[in-house]
Amino acid sequence: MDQKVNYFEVGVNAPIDGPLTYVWSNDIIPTGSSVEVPLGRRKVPGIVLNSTDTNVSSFELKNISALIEEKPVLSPKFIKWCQWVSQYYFYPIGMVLNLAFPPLKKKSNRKTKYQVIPDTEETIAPNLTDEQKNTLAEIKKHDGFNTHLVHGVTGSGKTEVYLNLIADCLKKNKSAIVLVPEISLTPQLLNRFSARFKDKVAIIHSQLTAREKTNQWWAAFSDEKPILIGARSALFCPIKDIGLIIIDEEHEPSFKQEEKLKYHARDAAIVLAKIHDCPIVLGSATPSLESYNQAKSGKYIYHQMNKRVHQDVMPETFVVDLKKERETREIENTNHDDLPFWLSQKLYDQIGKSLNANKQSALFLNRRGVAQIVMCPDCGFVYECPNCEISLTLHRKKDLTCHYCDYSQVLKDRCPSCQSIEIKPLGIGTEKVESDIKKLFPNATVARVDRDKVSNRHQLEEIITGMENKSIDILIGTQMIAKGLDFQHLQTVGLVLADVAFNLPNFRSNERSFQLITQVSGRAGRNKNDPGVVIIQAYNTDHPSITHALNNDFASFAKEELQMRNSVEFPPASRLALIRFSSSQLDQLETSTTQLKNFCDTYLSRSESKVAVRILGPSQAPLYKLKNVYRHQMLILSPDHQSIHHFCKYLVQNKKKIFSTRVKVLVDIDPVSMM
DNA sequence: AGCACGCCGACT
DNA sequence: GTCGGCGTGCTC
Repeated sequence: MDQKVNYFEVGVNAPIDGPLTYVWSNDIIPTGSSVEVPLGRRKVPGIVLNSTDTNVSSFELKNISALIEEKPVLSPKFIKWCQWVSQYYFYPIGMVLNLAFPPLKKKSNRKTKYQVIPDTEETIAPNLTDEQKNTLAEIKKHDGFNTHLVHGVTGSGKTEVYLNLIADCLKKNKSAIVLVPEISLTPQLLNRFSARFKDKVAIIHSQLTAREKTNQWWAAFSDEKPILIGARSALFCPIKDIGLIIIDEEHEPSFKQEEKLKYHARDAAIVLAKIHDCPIVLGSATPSLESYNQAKSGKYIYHQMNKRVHQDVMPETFVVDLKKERETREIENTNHDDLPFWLSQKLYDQIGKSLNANKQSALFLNRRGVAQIVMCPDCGFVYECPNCEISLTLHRKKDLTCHYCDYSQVLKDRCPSCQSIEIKPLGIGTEKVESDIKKLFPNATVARVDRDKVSNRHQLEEIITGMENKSIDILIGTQMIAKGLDFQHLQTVGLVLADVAFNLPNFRSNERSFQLITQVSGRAGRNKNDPGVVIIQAYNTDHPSITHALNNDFASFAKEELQMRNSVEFPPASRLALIRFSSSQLDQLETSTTQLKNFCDTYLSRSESKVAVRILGPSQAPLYKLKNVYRHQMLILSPDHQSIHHFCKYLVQNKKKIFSTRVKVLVDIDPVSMM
């Protein structure tokens, strides 16, 4: 019998950009199959991408070592999407494909220790408001692929719209994916889905154990559970027949992965929906300007929901000028001295009022610890991290820690530089807020939620329960608690320092501030009998992020901010990529920087493409030194993504010529964090 | 990524 | 001598 030789392109799980070609006699292995292939001296898993009957290589090819039967075959649509992800984000195809599989090899029916899907009574759908009905009808009017932006104020009932769309999708015998920010995957949200769609929901997020994740993955993959709810990584579950994708809180920066494969789950989901020719719904009370701009230009379909479902009352909102507050205290020199500098009389009084009425308060501050800086007023000495370009944050009484590496040291009584005893902590963090509040309200039960205090979801669930059963009076936390949580007895919401994010080295800092202020305000007034009170403390009270958020005026904020972005030609007026290169050896980094500059000059001078790129830098990154590694970066801008892609591809191809071996280079397409 | 090779310093 | 540290380079 004739031996027919076939050649297969295989995506291997290794940092190799393209697929590698292997040989397998006799059978045709279908695209999407799992195989084991020799790579150097070892054997690695791979996915068959293509087959040919001619060998174009100039060297001898190796044989595929085995077919892996127990792994499922990936669909052509899913593979097409992975190839897009690989090329768009500059990440090896085999490593993208590897994300499609669960952590454990075999599925199991064994019960896990904790329940992943909450046990709930099945509920029936409530009657929809006119606004919800309209939005639903508008979305359903469009067949096939379309991106819908549902811009709905907090409490307008977006989730109910999602639930109806999912029910519709299930009727068509298709699967639905719901992506939410990791922190929103609380029992509150999951209960709602599982109560409506009993036994049809699978859940994937980073806090599950390998066993739990593997079981949920199989439940979703095998169509046993047609609804998959998860954080961004759930997008990589290779579900076959997708009929609907929902991205809740689409503006959340956490949809962008900041390491390894630096993908944006929202953007990648849109491509996935397009490949499956199904609708994708982006929902937010404060849409990203990227999505809002697309909606305005007609590329996305825009839906607005302006009414709260249960009541029309919005919380009463006040802004307190901390500058004036300080001046008043200095002039009066009265018993205001009892209050810490970060706490206004108004917020203090309001917390007291809520306590007396047996209602709850929540205080938000996006800074951990006791103080950002410990400084000597006599000589100017500041405690700094020896490994990073950053001041040490004070925690507890005397723990100075670096928020970027694991360095820590003990705070001494005297300045290490001039022996002054005047050295003191400056700034404010959640720990300080907590200790001050405990002193001021000794009889109140105070709980703190930040990365130092709450490290896993079980701890977070305890806090949520405490808020629900009123065993907590005052909740203090970072943005961890700023979204998605609805508490019936929460009356007072305080934003301790709204200015915190204004000066971050990021062109989106105004937008982020606006979102945060709006979201935080939305935490109050979730009870129709008690609209609640929101107090925003700030030094720059006339900042547009504050004034527009106060007036609930997204449109005006977006208009001003978009004008600004247009004038500087930054996203969404332009597309953006970030090139970061770093090295522990400063001289090598600097040599590479010079060579990179030359490379860019040459590229720009002979670039024959129709749309040129604009290059900013290279220059020092905002955190110039991290963990003893020096960091430089460069921004690439162009209205046309193809031009950016062309430049980045050319740069990556010439990586070895430009950068010395000791310099690490990474490409971040559509970056969110610029640090 | 993971594995080997090769070049150094340290130690039986 | 040779053990092992890690920097470098390659994988169809």
